[in-house]
Amino acid sequence: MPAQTRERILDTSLAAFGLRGYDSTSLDEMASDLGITKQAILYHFSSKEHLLNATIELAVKELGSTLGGASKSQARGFQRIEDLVRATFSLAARRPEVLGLVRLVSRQGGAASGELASAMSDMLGDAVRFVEAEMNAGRFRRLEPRMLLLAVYSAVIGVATEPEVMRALGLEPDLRSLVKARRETIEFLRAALIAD
Amino acid sequence: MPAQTRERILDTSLAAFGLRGYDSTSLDEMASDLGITKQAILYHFSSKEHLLNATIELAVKELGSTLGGASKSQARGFQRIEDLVRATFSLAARRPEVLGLVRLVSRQGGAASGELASAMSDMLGDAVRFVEAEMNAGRFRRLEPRMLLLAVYSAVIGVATEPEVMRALGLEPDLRSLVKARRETIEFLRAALIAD
DNA sequence: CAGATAACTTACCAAATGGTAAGTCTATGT
DNA sequence: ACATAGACTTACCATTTGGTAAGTTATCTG
Repeated sequence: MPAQTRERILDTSLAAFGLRGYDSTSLDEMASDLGITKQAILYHFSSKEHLLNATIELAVKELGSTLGGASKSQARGFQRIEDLVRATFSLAARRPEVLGLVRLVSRQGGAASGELASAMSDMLGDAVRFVEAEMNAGRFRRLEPRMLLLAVYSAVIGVATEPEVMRALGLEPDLRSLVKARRETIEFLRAALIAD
Repeated sequence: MPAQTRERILDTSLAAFGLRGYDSTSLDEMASDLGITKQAILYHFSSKEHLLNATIELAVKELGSTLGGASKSQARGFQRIEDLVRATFSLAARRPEVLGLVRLVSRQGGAASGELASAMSDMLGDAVRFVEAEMNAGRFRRLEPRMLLLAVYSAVIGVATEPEVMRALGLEPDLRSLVKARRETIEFLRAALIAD
C-alpha cells in the first residue's frame, strides 16, 4: 500500500509549514522525517510551491469540516458564537498546525493564498450576515459587523495559538489552561456582544 | 559619518525580520538593499543570530518608548486601556515591523526571545495589577485578569497586524480603515470591560 | 513472457546561504 | 612620517537548498 505516501507527505508538510513556517522547512528535512528521499516528495509534488498549494488545500478542507459544522448549526444568538469558539479551540488543541498555516498564509499572502482567502471570505460572509441579523433582532450590541468579527477572530486565534504570550503571563500552555482560556474567551465575548 | 552604518543595518533588519521573517531574509539581500556587502554586516554583528538579538533589543526599546508612555499614564479606568490601544494602533501604522517582530519572536520563541519575553512580562505584570485594581473598584467587569489581557492583546495585535484578514472581510488595510478599526476595537473592548 | 507504468532511489547540479581570511583605504594620534 | 585602529571590500569556502536526469524495482496488462 504505497499509495498513501502522498498523504503522509501532506501530513508532514502541514505540520512543518504550519508550526515552523515555509522557508524554515526544507524538503530534505521533511523527507528524512518520513524515511524517504526528497525526490520522492518531488515525484508527488513537482515543486515546493506546489506542495504548499496542496497543503493549503488540505488545511482549508480540515478547517471547513471542523468549523463548517459549527458555523452551519441552527443555533441562534450567542450560542452559535460559543459553538464556533469551542470548535476553534478544539482545532487548536488537536491540530494546532492547521491554524498555524492559516495564520502563515493570511500574513504572507502570496499567490497560493487565493483559495484560502476565498474560503475564508465565504465563511466570513456568512458570519457577517449572521451577526447583522442578531443585531437587528436586538440580541447583539450594535457594532460594525466586519470590525467586530475581525476583533473576535483575532482574539480567538490569538488566544488559541500564542503559547509564548501565555508563558509571559505566567500561564503554562497545557490542556487545562487551554480549557480555562476557552471559557474566559467565551465570557469575554459574551460580555462584549450581548446587548444590555 | 560612517558610524551610522550600524544603525542603518538595524533599521533594515528590523523591517526585514519583522515583515518577512528571519529565515526568509538573507544577509546578502539586506546588504544589497543597503548598498554594502554582506561582510560589512558581519563586521558589525558577528553572526545572523547576533543581528537578530540586536534587532530584538531595538524593537523592545521602540515598544517600550511607545507603549511605556501610555502604560504609565495616570489615567484610570477604561481611559487607560483606550490610551494603550491608541498607542498600539499608532505603532502599527507607523512601524508595523515592530509588532511583526514581536509576533515573530513570541511565536517562535527561541534562545533570543528571553529579553523580549521579560520585557513583555514586566509590562503584562503591570497590566494585570491595573486590571485587578479596576475590577476591585467595580469599574471593570470581573473576569480572570490574565486571560482577559491575553484576549485583549490578541484582539488588538490581530486587528492591527492582519491585513490579509481585513482584505478577506472586504476592507482595504489603508489608513482610514485602520482608524475605523481602532475606533471599533475600542468600542468592542469598552463593551467587554465596563461593568454594568 | 514482453513491456509499460507507478513509485520510487542514486547521482548530480547550480544557486544561494552564513561565515572566514586577508587585503585596502582613511582618519588619527605620536 | 609612521604606526595603529576602524570600517569596510574582495576572495573564498563548505553546506544547504530546490530541482533535474537517469536508473531501479515491483506490479499490472496484453
